[in-house]
Amino acid sequence: MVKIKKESHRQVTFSKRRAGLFKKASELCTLCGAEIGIIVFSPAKKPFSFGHPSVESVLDRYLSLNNESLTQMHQPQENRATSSELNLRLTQILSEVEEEKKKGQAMEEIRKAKMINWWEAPVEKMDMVQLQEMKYALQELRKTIVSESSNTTPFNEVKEDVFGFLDNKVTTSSYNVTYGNGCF
Amino acid sequence: MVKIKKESHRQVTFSKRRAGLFKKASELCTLCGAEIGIIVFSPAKKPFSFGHPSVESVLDRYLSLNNESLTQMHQPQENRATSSELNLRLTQILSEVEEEKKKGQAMEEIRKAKMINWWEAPVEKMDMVQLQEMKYALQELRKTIVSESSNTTPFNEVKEDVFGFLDNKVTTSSYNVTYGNGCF
DNA sequence: AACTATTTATAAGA
DNA sequence: TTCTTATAAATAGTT
Repeated sequence: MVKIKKESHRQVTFSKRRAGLFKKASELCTLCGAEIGIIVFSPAKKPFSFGHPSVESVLDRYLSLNNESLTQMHQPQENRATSSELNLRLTQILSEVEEEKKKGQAMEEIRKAKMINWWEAPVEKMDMVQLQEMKYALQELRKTIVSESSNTTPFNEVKEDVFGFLDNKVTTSSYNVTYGNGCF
Repeated sequence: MVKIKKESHRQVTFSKRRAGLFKKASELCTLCGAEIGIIVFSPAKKPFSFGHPSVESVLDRYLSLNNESLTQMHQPQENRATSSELNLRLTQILSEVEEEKKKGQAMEEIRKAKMINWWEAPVEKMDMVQLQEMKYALQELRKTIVSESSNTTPFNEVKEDVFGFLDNKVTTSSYNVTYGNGCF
C-alpha cells in the first residue's frame, strides 16, 4: 500500500476514508462508551477534527496526563538530549535502510537479468559464501553425473577433464560451512 | 446502535474496533499523505493513542492553529518542533526499513528453500542469488575447462556445445575481484 | 486466539 | 460531487 499519486484520485480517497474513519470512531464511542478525539490534516494541510464528547475535552485530558509524567523529568537539557538520541537512532536506521536497499537492488538486478540473459548478471555482487555454496552445488552435480554415467566410456573421458579440477581444491572448512547452511 | 451492556463483550469489541480504527488511520496516512492524531479513552478510562508522524506533532499543530491569534513562539516550542521533525523523518524511515526488510526476508526464504536437485529445477524458478552463484560457477568451470582441457578433442566438442555461449562474456575485472578475495 | 458468516467500506466507473 | 456496484475488508459470533 503506497501513496496515491494522482491528485484527484487521492483527494476523493481522502474524503471517503476520512468519513469512514470518523464513522468508525463514532461507532466505537456509542458501542463502548469510549471518549475519542481525532485530528486529521489533509494532504492539502487542511485540518479536520472529530471529538466525543468534544475534541477539546479529550485533548485536554490527554495532555494533562502527559504533563504529569513529563513534570517529573523535565529539565532544560532534556530537549537537546532527546534530539541527540533521535539523531543517533536516525543515523543507525539510515544505515539499515541503505544496506537493505543495496540488497534489494542487487536482487532486483538479477531478477531482471534472469528474464533475459541471466548469465550476464554482475559477478561482482556475489559474496564468498554464495560462491562457496555454488561450488559445493557443482560438486554434488559432478557426483551425480559420475554415479549415473559411470558406464558411458566417452563421458568418462570428459568427466575426468572437466570435473577433475574440483577434487583437490575444496577445503574441509568451506565444505562444512556451505553445506551446513543448507542452501542447495 | 447502542452501548453494549455486557462488560466482557464490550471489552472485546473495544479492542477489535480500536485496532480497526488505528489501522484505518494508518491507511489514510499512507494512501493520502495525511497527518493524523487520535486519542482514545477506553470504557475503563485507559488512554490509547495513534499518531503519524507523531501524536505530539499533530496535536501541536492543531493547538497552534487555535492559538494563532496569540502568536506565542517561545523557545520550548522551537525545540519541540525540531523533535517533531526528527520524529517525522524517523517514522518515514522506519516504514522504509520495514518494507525493505520484508522484501529481503521473502527473498531469503526462497533462497533457503532447500532444493535437493537444484540443477533439475527450471531456471525460471531460481532466485537471483542462485542465478548469480550459478553464473560464477559456470564461469569458473569454463575457465578451468579451457585451460586444462584445450587439447582434448572430445572435450572441445562438448565445450562448444555447452559453454561456448560464455565466451567473451567474462570480464577480467570480475575475475580479479572474485579471485582477489582469495577464496578459491 | 482462530475461524467464518455476515456486514460494511471502498474503488472505480457513471 | 453523488450514486452504483463489484470487490475487499472489518467485524460479530462462535469455537
